[in-house]
Amino acid sequence: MKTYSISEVAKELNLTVYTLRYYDKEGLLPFVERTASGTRAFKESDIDALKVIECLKATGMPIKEIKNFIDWCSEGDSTLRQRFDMFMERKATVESQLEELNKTMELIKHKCWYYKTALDAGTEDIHKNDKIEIPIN
Amino acid sequence: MKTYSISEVAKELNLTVYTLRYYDKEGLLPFVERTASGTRAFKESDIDALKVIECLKATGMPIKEIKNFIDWCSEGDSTLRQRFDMFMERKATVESQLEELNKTMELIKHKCWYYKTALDAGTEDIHKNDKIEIPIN
DNA sequence: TTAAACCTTATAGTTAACTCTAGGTCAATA
DNA sequence: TATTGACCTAGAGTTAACTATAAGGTTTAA
Repeated sequence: MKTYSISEVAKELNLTVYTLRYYDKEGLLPFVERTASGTRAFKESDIDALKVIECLKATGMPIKEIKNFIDWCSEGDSTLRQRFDMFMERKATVESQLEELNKTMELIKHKCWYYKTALDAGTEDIHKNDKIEIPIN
Repeated sequence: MKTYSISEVAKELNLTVYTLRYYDKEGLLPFVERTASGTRAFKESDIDALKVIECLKATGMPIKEIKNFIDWCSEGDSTLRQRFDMFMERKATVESQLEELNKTMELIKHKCWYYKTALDAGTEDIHKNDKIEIPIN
């Protein structure tokens, strides 16, 4: 079965070898096997697991919580409920992050318009008596 | 004209007084005036500016770059181009963040389904010979 | 007039997530 | 066989963004 070195995995996932070793040290990669001389040999499935770790990180989950999930995975079927609940909670988190980011986008677009018109007029004074059109909250 | 104390502003914007003083120290709030005894007196327009600062923070912009923007604001119409360009760049950033977060959501949803079916079956083995349906990249 | 509840500054401490260094092992090649 | 380069660990250093503490000033209500 083909395996990959730490630098190959780092390149593939746009991480550094430092980061991967750090993840391992934090207990995120207990499944990665070693050669006789101690070198990490990543399997295809390990790379898939790392993609899930990166996904959880992208939701803002701290590494210590990701470790809990990894531990549950090692414990087998008895933790299926926890893992299901965790992903449902992540789903809710990402939903509200998307909502927040869309609100942010609205204000940014407003500012793009504001500065485009000001730039065309040569001065910001053109907006001197604007009413507030986009309440932020 | 009505003004607000630092703790009133903190409450309104869901920040701490520590954070607001930190922002001030970092040069993000040069427009906030003081009473004779040195206490900060926030105007309505200062709160609006803070909302813009929070918006930029929500796009992942570091405080030092937000400071550049604040400095440009103080310099007047000669910096309109920079400010316009900055918001256009932020728009592109948020667009790709939204894209990324939507991809993340897809994987999370897949995992919700994966664990729901496993939970119903009582074992993860039900997915033993699944093909990969959602390539992450 | 004094105590509580604010405010101030300067400075130190915290936390997460890396990021790097030092000192060493190992396998392949000139 | 000597050297190059990729790997290893332990532990130190970095950075951003807070977060807290100490020591003191001001305002307000009893």
